Amino acid sequence: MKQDTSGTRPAPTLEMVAALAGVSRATVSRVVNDVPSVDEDIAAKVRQAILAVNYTPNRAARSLASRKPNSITLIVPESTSKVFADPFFASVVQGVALYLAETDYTLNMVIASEAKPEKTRAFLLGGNVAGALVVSHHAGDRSWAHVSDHIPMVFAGRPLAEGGSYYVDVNNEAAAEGATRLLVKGGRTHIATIAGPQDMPPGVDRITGWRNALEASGLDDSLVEYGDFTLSSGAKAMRRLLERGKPIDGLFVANDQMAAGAYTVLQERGIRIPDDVAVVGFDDDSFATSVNPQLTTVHHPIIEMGKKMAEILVDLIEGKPTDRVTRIPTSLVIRDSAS
Amino acid sequence: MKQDTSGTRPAPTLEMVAALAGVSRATVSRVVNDVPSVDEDIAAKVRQAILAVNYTPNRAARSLASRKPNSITLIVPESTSKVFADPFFASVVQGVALYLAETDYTLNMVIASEAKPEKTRAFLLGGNVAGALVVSHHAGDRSWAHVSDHIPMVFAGRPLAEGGSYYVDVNNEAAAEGATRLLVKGGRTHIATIAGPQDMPPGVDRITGWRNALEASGLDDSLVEYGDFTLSSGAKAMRRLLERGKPIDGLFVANDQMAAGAYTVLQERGIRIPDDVAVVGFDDDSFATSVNPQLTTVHHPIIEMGKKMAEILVDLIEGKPTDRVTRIPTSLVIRDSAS
DNA sequence: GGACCTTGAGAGAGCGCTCTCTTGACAGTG
DNA sequence: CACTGTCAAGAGAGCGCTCTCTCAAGGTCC
Repeated sequence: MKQDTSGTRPAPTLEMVAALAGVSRATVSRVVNDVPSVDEDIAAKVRQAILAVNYTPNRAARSLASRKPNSITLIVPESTSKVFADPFFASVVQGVALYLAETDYTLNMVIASEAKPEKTRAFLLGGNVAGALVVSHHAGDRSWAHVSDHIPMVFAGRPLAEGGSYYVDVNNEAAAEGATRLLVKGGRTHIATIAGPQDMPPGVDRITGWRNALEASGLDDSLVEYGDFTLSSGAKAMRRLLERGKPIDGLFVANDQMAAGAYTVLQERGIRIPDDVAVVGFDDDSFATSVNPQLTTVHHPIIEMGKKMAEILVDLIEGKPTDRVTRIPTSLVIRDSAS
Repeated sequence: MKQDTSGTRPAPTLEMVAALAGVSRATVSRVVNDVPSVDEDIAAKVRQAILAVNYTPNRAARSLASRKPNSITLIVPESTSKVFADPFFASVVQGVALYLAETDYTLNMVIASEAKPEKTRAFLLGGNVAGALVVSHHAGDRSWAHVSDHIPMVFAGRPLAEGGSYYVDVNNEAAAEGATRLLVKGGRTHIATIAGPQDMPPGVDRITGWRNALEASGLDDSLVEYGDFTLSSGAKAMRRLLERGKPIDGLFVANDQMAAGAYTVLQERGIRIPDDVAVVGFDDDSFATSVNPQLTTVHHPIIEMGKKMAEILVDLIEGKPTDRVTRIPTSLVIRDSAS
């Protein structure tokens, strides 16, 4: 284990493999790239030589010669990166990385500095990147419009202002409606919601779903308070909800973290879950199972989203026809807070 | 905003800039790379041409010609990636990305599949990567030994079996000792701990620090229960601690999440924090401020760790002499649960 | 048996850079 | 004034690949 880092002997090249196998460079290249028109005997010999010298193609040379970049960039706006405490980002990355591992693309990451956006832009437009993925809490930021004219881009989540960009999302509205319907089916008639910020698409879509379910059943939809997706904001919203003095027997919360906040308030007042108030959350993150009773919630398949984003981007890069909008199905996870 | 992706005109090259500025390719290259021996008038003309055509160097060509890779890989073992719910990973990435943004290196990420480790290995050793960073919960995995013979590597956290690898860590032991000392100074004499798993370095170092502080003050160090860093394990450990029936007036918990778990148990039994039991946590993550009363804890500068890891790796790549072990200083954040 | 394909492999020209080497201009020296 | 030294800029050879072209060897067909 040592610093011979400098003395490292150079990596084997195509040329070396070719010499060893007694064929031309071109033939080795064909074998490496699975071009069918190679005699199987020769191909076998080449493969053996590749193994013998432990050859790995040089990506830089490949990219240069083929005139196409082989890396995909994941962009995280600086402001989003500050909210890193939420596991969303990490899971998306995981999904993306998992998918790309099976392709020839390499995943690289940049934090887009809001201070000097041109830097990121130059990097993306410099011909070094085959496509980009954007994970932002302010999805669909118009600021990428110019970039997406030049390289394919896929966004995580529906942009607030839909502008024709490709994106992958869950159907927040339908999922929220389903979650609320569970409450209705459970016989709850005074169903409140703690909604998310209305400047984020999930915030608006989830409250819309809640409202749809109530309207369909002719129930009151005035019991709304807003939070900002944080635990403490959930607690505060719950407090405001209770202060209204109206009866509440069901609660749909726009994310699990706020639900956990609501729990603390409910429990400190001796309100039983689910007996007095049945609660349904959204996301199915670690908060859902760390509270007591465990939270019934909508499973948000974030890793799948990452995979799908990567898949779509690769299709786009390779010119395959692709739908602009992809919705990953969600599912309701029934635990103890509502059933 | 459209699919002219294919029809995209090629990116400007050095050659084009040279032609426009009326100099040779070599001179433009010098200007781009800040080689001092260029006449300032000429350099200015070149810079202007660069701006005019909006030139960005092609990284692949650069890497090829200079015979050195310009990307740094962040490796996340698959098993770690499953624990993605914890914000550690995301923050390290953030730190790394922030540092590398100021350099010429590009950050790429791989999830090391445990099923086929050769794939990752081949990628790393194929000459495509200048160095690697490993973020693992089982730090210092021996499996990287072979790789680190060939390319520089830096690990996050002290490896369990120290083997001469470079790593960045906080001084868990000293920090835990300091945290416990706060409790002692506060007049607490029956100080328990909820420790982490003893097969992870932070787990063992933090309990050692706690023990050191107690020994120095001649206090009882038998009040120990173990958790696995999750919220529910913290609650369970707290329960076991209380069941011992011995008095407890101070508590050091090896991470904030377990402390939050301990809170629930303490509070359901009507034990007041900090009046009856003063609590100090570790990490200063989102749990610390989302509990009530807010948690006094050790600030774990994860982003700084990421930055430092990247810095050290770059130094290593560039052959600068570097210390094997780097410890980032921690600080005690006094909030309401102990002071 | 010659014209015409087909098929498989080699030759060789780049891809956009870096970097060594060379050249040319000019100043300083005896 | 020829000679050397210095320094800035150009020439040009690659880096490790891909990919088009070319060519040789064998069919096939009339």
